[in-house]
Amino acid sequence: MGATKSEHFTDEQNQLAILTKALGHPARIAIIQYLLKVNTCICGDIVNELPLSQPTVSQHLKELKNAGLIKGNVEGNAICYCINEIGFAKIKGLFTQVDLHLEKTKNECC
Amino acid sequence: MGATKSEHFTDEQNQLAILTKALGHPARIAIIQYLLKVNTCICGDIVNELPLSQPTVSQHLKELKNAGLIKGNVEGNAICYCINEIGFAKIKGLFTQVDLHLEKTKNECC
DNA sequence: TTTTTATATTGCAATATTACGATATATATC
DNA sequence: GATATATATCGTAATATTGCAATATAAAAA
Repeated sequence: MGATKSEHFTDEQNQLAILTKALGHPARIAIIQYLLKVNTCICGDIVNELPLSQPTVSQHLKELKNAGLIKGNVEGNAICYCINEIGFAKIKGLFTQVDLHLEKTKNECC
Repeated sequence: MGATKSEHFTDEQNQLAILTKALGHPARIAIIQYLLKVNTCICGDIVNELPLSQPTVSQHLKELKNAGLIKGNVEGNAICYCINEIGFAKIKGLFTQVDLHLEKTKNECC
């Protein structure tokens, strides 16, 4: 074994897992934070910001893009990456539910 | 290779990655959603809710607990699991920043 | 104390992820 | 066209994750 049994879960569960899994690496968190910091599209200096090789960074960018957390547009011979709000909006739903739950229960159990 | 180079990233980045990675599996999303749904501590029926064996579910629960997303208290010979607000609060910070960013930029780039 | 019930741990096989050197591709500039 | 620059892909080694059967542990009930 070793393969996730995604066919046994709902589409929503698989979607949320894909999104959160894509965030689940410090390099990819760093990429998102960098995109937030520069507050505008950046066109290729992410490699210089990270302690990883160019192919590795490219791979992380691809994963974030596939998951729907960033967008990448060709801009000359560089590429402009930026936050994809759609992906983040989907995750946000889960956190809203957590907040509602905590308000309701005040987490008085454990 | 194959090991994440966590020593090259900040503590905050590693912490966020640990939290989001723990959410990055449909079974663990399903566990969180179930805890939200029952709206109270559950004491062992998670195994019956999931299409996975008892050892596998136990492992997923352990990962969520280690990451700080759920708490587990012994309750007789069963165990009471529930949401750990601290873990969720930490992730929430990232999403707040994303929201602020999107408000400021209106994401007019890509 | 024995048995039952609930959960955790161990061991292992299958698969996935991470990382990077080498190389390919694609656009810009000369 | 030739060259430079930016990014992606391939190939591959090291490591991590997923899943479960078997087994261990620990508390409750008999």
